[in-house]
Amino acid sequence: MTPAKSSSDRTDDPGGARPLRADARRNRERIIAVAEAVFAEKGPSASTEEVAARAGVAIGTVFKHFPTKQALLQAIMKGLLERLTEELSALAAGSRPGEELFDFVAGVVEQAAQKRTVVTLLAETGVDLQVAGPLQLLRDGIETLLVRAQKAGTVREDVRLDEVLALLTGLCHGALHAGWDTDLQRRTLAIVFGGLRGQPDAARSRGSIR
Amino acid sequence: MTPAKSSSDRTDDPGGARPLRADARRNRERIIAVAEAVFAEKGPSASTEEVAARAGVAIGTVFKHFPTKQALLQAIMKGLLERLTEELSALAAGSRPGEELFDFVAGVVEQAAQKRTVVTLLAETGVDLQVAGPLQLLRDGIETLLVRAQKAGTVREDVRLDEVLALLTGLCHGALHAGWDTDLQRRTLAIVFGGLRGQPDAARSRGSIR
DNA sequence: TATGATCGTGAGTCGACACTCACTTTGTCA
DNA sequence: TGACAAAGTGAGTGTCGACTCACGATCATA
Repeated sequence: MTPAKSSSDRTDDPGGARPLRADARRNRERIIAVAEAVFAEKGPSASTEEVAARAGVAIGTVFKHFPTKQALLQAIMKGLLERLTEELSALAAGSRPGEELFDFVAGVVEQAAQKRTVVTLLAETGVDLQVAGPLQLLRDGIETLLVRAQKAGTVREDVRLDEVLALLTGLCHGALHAGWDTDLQRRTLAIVFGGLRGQPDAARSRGSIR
Repeated sequence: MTPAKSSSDRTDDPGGARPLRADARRNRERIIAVAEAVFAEKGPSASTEEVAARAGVAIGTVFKHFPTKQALLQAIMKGLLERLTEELSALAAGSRPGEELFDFVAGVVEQAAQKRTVVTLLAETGVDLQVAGPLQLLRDGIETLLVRAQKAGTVREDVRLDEVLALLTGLCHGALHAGWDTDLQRRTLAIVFGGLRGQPDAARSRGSIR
């Protein structure tokens, strides 16, 4: 159960070795794209056969590219994380005072409500492996937005990164499983954002939480 | 007013028909108890065989009592909902102004963090069936607390029940999947509770944007 | 205690799915 | 264009888990 010992890994970009044949590269990309759609629809329990079928390849081809279903899921997740990180960079160049963090959270939750991918993958795929790097990058990006928002006075000074991440994952799971409609989603986010903004009227909220 | 009304359900208390043999009743109860523990540990994907083994009965026995794994899950969920509703009633007789709602949410999230049951069942079990009644009762109870909290000025007037439920489920999922420790849990809840309390005017007047 | 209905039993069936491999097809490069 | 390695193929394998059923064990009642 330790596939990660070959000199270079086949499940990702071919570092410095073989350039990957043209048809292979084409198939690999189609498989990832299709798999993302399938898993977004049915969750990670969707069968590899369905992915293969929709991609128009034999199941063996899928397993040639991704030796394990887990590897396929991780490839998708890695792409997703990278996209989110990009989005983060785009927002970082934003105009408004310190609202970028809210925009980002809203965007991710919105996406989570539509696709199972974000949430379920983040939850059910092991995070231990090669996605750790991209995940850290994402975390860093969010932290940047958080600090900026705090400097702008948009978010309470005492809010920490792990709390933001906790809220983010919670909101995503909620949006996914409970199938929030757009309106409910907006209103729920507003409450949470209010909590992030709110003045350290902490006398009440800190003291008497249970 | 007699609550027993369904024509006949085998998976629950036998309303007016057969009294269920002594050994059968004993086994049924042990199975439910054990199943709750097993599913709390491993989630609903745990096998029925494991439940049977830990309960010290043959797998056939489990299926004799609960014709379907789904039925077993629902029986557990029904019990859980009823317990939560009871807890709600207990809180309703509470002393503090309008804090009961917060106490309840904190309690549920706490439980969710420890056991997979609350969350995963609430999410993955179909809610359509015989749990609908208990679920409605729970919802009503939460609404009572919400209204009371609003009358006491503890929660913003414009917060609606579905938002509270959305936050509750989101927080539960977050607590479960991300494995929040007690401290993070407390801090995250504080933020959300702050959002439920805080006047929107104060938060917005600052920048007056958005 | 006898007797019949209710329960319990667990090997077996069925289907789903991840993964393999011997063989064929195709791209690439001399 | 020929030759070979890389890539594709898909029937087959192994496993796991939900659910069944024919039969034996056990409780409740006369």
